[in-house]
Amino acid sequence: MTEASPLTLNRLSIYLRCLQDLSRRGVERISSTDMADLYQLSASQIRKDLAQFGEFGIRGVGYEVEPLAYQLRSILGLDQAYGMVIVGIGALGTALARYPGFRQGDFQVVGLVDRDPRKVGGRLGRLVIHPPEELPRLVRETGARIGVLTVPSSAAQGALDAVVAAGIRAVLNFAPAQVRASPGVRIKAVDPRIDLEELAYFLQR
Amino acid sequence: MTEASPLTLNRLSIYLRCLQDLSRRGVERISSTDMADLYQLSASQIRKDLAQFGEFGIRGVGYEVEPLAYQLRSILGLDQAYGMVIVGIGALGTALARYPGFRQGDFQVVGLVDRDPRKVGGRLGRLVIHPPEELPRLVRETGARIGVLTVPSSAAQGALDAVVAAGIRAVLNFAPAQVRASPGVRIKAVDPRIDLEELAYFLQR
DNA sequence: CCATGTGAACAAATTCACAGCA
DNA sequence: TGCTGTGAATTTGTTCACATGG
Repeated sequence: MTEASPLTLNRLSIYLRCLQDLSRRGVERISSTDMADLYQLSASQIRKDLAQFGEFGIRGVGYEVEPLAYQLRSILGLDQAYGMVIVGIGALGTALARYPGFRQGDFQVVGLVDRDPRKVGGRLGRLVIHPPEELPRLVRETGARIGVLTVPSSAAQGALDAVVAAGIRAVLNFAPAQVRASPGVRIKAVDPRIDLEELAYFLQR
Repeated sequence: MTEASPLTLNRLSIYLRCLQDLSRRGVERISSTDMADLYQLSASQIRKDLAQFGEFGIRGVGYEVEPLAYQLRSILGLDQAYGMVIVGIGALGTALARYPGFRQGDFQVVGLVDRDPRKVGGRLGRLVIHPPEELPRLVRETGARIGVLTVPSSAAQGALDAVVAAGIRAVLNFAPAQVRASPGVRIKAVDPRIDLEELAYFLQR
């Protein structure tokens, strides 16, 4: 096996969702074709994606829902917990820190950072807002492994450099800025504005 | 020209961002290589992407920043305004309705819908929350062209069907659910959880 | 027998390398 | 001269079709 592509990994996440849904609905086994029909996916792609990581199906039968979900969680590394540090406690950072869908499961906000001295020391739920200087200590003490950048674009590169210097190797970047990643640091950009612009393209005739 | 792929279109959005940044910094002309170096992009890809829509560069020189930005806005359809209806006024819907980065520019929230009778009639800024039955009228009167789904997963398909029935043809789906799109309706899923899971994969050794 | 797992065919996207033009 | 625009080469991703095995 060479190296799983983001495309494949993202589909594994989707398959996992579908399996969780099936499990909730009491389904114990499913074939790739049934799953494809049910969730608008491609059957051969499901099989190819899964086969990349092992033989999880039963020929002539299909896949067992719970065991496969377990395998996918294990492949994706979701059998561990991941602490996240949010950098930039503005409107978006606050919303993310409070948003339950972002706290649930194996991802949990464990640290908050803002460079505005007026915000430092403030609380958000059970967490206190720290100044950037404390990032290394914060990361060390909380064991945070993911950085979440919700700073203005102009501050994005600086914030990235700061979390990387503090030992973070995986970053979710909500700032609409093109940042430079040191090798070994994984960055994912989240940018609904780009999605909106794609929709705009298709809406104009 | 056959049909621009989402991949290409999303890069055009990124190029536009970079050009806006260059413009702010007073740069009037830039070559594909300089732009690639500056923003961690691929020079040949910039040229291929742009060439798909016309000849915007000057051979031996490069691209003029402002005129190219204008062209990109025009290609993406950003010379028009787009009204958005948010369906599902929970934590996320409220945050999006309030989020300035989501209100600015050519995309504007013009309608709010929730099926909870206790929320209907409530205000959020200058907008009132409407019941789903009023979607067709709301869409007609506001001219909204984009639907934003911030409902629970279980309600996503119903909400999609409702906005489509009301005349919406482009949807941004924040619900982590696999929805069925009628042909002619464009759907983009926004799902930071999938990005987090990709990061988790790379973090586990 | 029937759905998985997989090589082979196909399609899409990216990179290369250079012809062509300001 | 130097950078764009572009066909050709390469790489990456998807679909097909069938041999394999529970």
